[in-house]
Amino acid sequence: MTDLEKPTLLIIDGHSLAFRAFYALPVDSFQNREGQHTNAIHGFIAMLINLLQKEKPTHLAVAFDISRYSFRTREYPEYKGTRGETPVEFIGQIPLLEEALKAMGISTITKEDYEADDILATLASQGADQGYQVLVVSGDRDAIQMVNDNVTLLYPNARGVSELKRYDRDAVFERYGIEPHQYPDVAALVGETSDNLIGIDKVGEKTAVKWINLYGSLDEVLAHAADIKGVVGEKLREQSDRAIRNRRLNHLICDVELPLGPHDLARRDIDETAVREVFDKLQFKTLLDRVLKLLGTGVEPDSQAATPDAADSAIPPVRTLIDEELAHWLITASAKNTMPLGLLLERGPDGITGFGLASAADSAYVPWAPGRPDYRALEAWLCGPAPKICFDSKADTKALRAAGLELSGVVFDTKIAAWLLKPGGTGRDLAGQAYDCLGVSLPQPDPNQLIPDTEGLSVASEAWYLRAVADYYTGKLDDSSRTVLDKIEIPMVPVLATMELTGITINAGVLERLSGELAITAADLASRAYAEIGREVNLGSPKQLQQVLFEELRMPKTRANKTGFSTDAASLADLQEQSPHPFLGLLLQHRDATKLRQIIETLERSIAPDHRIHTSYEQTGTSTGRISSTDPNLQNIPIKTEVGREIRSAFEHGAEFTTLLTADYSQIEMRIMAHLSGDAGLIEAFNAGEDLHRFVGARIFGVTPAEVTPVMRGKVKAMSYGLAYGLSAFGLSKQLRIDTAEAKQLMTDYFSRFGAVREYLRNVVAQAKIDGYTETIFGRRRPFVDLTSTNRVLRENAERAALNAPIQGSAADIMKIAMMGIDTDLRAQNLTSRMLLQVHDELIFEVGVGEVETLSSIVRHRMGTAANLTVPMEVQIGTGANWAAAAH
DNA sequence: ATGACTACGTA
DNA sequence: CGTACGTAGTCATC
Repeated sequence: MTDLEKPTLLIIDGHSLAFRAFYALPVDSFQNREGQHTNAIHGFIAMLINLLQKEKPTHLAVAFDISRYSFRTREYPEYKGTRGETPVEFIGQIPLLEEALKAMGISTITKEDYEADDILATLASQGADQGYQVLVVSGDRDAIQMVNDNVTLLYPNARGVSELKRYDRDAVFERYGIEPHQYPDVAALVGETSDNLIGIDKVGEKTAVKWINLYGSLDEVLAHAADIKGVVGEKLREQSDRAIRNRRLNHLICDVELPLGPHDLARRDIDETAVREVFDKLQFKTLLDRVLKLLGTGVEPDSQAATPDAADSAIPPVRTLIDEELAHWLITASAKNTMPLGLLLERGPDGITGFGLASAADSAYVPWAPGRPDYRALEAWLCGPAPKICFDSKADTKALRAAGLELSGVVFDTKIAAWLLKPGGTGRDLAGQAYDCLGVSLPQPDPNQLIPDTEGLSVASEAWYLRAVADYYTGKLDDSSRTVLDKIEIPMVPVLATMELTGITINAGVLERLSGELAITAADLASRAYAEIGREVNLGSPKQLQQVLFEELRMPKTRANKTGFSTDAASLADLQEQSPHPFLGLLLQHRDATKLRQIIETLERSIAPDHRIHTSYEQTGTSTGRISSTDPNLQNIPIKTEVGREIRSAFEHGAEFTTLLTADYSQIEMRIMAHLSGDAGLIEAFNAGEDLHRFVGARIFGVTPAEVTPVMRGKVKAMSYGLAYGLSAFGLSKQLRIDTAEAKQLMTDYFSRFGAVREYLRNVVAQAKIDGYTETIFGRRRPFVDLTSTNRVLRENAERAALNAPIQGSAADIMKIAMMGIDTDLRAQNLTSRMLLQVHDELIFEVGVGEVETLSSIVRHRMGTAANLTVPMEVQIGTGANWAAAAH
C-alpha cells in the first residue's frame, strides 16, 4: 500500500493549538454578543478547516488536557511550573471549542492524569501499526519524538497557526541533525524552559546533538560521561540527574488506555443544526459557511467551476469612470450592447452612491449622485434596453425609482435564477452564490467578527463575479426554467416593485377601535377563565395550560407534541366534547381575541407616513412558485370570522380614488386539476357553470343537484380540496369528524365518478419519481429527491408535496401572467387605477375616478385568459369602500 | 438576544 | 396520517 492509498489519521493537541491561536489573533476583535472572547476558537477552527481541505484526513481527533496536573506534576511538582496564570480572555474558550468540535462530528479525547501529547503518542503509535498515515498537530516540541516513516508532525511556526511546518523524518534530521526518536535525549540534556525543565549547564542544542550522534543515546552519553572533557564534561557528571529526570518526564506514553482507537475516529457527518447553533452563538458567520461547505452540507461548489486561484487571478482591476469615458466603456464592454453587463448598486444611508459594472473582461466603478449632468450616459444606459445582469433586481428597481430612474433591460437575475433551479433552497446572497458557483470566497466586510483587515470588495469587482455567476446559472438552466425566468419572473419584477411602492391605505382609527374592543374582551375572558380554575395562569403558555388541563383538571390526554400534549384549537374542541368545562370555551375565545389583537397591532406598527402599508413581496421564497408577503404579511389577514372581516374593513382606497376592487379566481386549483387530469366529469362540472360542490355531490351521492344537502356539500367540498393536498381517508375522517370507513367510502365514490383525477394524481408522483422534478403548465420545475427515499415519512411527505406542486404552481403562474397583463393594460391605457395586493388567487385594486368599468373589464379579461385551459377560468369581481365591502 | 416550539392567520 | 406560507408568544439557552 502506498502512502497515497493509506487512510490518513489527523490528531491534534487541542490545548496547544488553541493557545497558539489565542496569541496569533487579536483578542479584542473576537468577542460574541455576550462578551465571551472567541479568538482562540476562531483561529483553531480556521486552521482546522485548512487542514481538512489540504490533508483530507479520513480519521480525525482532537486531544485535550484535562487540567494542568498529570502524573508528571505528581512526579515533579515544578513541571511546567514557570507557566503563568491562564489569561482571563482564554478562559471559557476551550469548552466552547469542544462544543463546536462535537457539533462538527469530531471526536475529542481526554485522559485523566495524562497530557494531550500522551494521547497523541498513543494514537500515533496505534495508527502507524494499523496502517495509517498519521499526522500529528502539536505546538509542543516533545511531539517530535513521535515522528517516523508513518508519522508526520505539523508544528506551528512563530507566526501562530496560519502556517504549519511539516516535520517528517527527513525534516527533523535536517533541522536537528538527529533521528526523531533521539530528540527527547537531546532535549533532556538541553532542558526545556517552557516545561520548567532545566538542562545541563553550558550544554546547548549543538553540544547535545554532537554527543548523541557520537554515543547514540542519552544512556550511552551518561555511560561515557567520564570521557567528556572540559567544563561541560564536569557539568554533565555533576548534573546527570537533571538529564535523567528530564528524560523521564519528556518521554511520551505510547500505551495510554483510551476509549477510542484510530478506527473509531473516522470522519463523521456534521450535525448541521448543532453547528449552526454553536457557530451562531460564537457569531462565526463566515466560518459557518466554510464548515458547512467543507463537510458536505448545503450546495457543493461545482467541480467544473473555476478554481479560487484561477478566478482570483482573472479578476480585472477596477477603474473609476465618468462622462464620455464611461459612455465609451459601456459601448465597448458590452460589445455595443450585445453582451449583458453585470450591474450592482452601491447603497449609502441616503440612497445610491455608485454603481459597479462588469463585463467578462473588465469592471468599472461609477460614483453617482442624483441630478448631475455628467452621469447622463450611465442613466441612459440604466433606463435603456442594454442588457443587464442583476442580483435582486426588484431591490435595484425600487432604489433607482427613488432616484427617478426606471431600470430597464434586465435580462438575468441570479437571485431568481438560483431559486428557479432550487426553489426549496436557502436564498443565498451574492457572496454565497459566488462560493456555490465559482468556489470563491468573496471578502465580506464584517465589523463584528473578522480580522479587521478584511475589507469588502468594490461593487465593481462584485459585479464582475455577479456576471460570472450568471454565466454559471445560465449553463445550468434548462430551457423550460429559462422560459419561466424570461417570460414570467423577470417581467414580474417591476410589477411587484410598483405594488410595494404603492402600498394600501389603512384606516388607523378602525384598527385602534378594534384593538381597544379586543383588549377589553380579552381581559374579561381572561378573568372569567381564571375564576373557573381558581387561579391566574398565562393563557398564552401551552406549558402552563398543560399543567391546568391535564394535571389539575385531570382531563384526558390530547395529541402528543414535543413538549407534552397539544392545546391547539382542535384538541381543545375535542376536550370540550369528552370532558366539558367552561374554562375550555373561555380559553378558545381568549385565544381568538388576543390573536386578532396581535394581528391588528402588527398592522398598526407597519403604517408608513403616507398612511399606507407597504408590504414586501418575496419573489423567491416558496417552493411552488407562489410569492409570499412579509413585513407585514398581508396574505394572511383574517376573513373567516366577523371580527376578522372588520380588520379587512380597515383597508381602504386612497383619497384620490373612488373605491377598492377585488378580483379572485373561483376554484382555480380545482380547475387546474380538471385541466391537467382531463377528467370528463370534472370538466363537465365546470362547463355546466353550476356550483361545483353541488354538481360533484350530486354525482357522488346519486341525487339531483337540488337534492344535495349542506352536509353533503360540505363533505364533497372538503374531499375536493383535500385531493390536491394528498389527503388520506384518515385525514378526511378527522377533518369531517366522521369515521374512517365513511371517509374511505366517500373517497371510493368520488374516484368512481372522477377516475381520471386519481389517475392524474398517481401519474404526477410516478413521473416525478422518474424525472426527479415536477412541472407546472408553464414549465416551472420543482425538484424532489425524497420520492425514492427508503424512509417512509420522508417519502410520503415528498409524494404529497409533488402531488400538489403542479397544481399550486400552475395557479401561481397563471396569477402572475394575469398580473403582468393587467399592469401592461393599466399603463397602456393611462389609467390611474392601481394594483395593490395579491393574495394568491385574489387581486386588490384601488380604482381611479370613472374607471370601474374599464378596470373590471381589463381585470376580468386578463385573469380569464392568462392560460388556455380546457375549462373556463371564472373571475369574481367586487367593489366597495374597503376590503371587506369589496369582497363578494 | 436568539432559536425551538407551539399556535394560528391566509390561499 | 393535507399543500404552501409568515408572525408572535413562551421558554430555554447562552
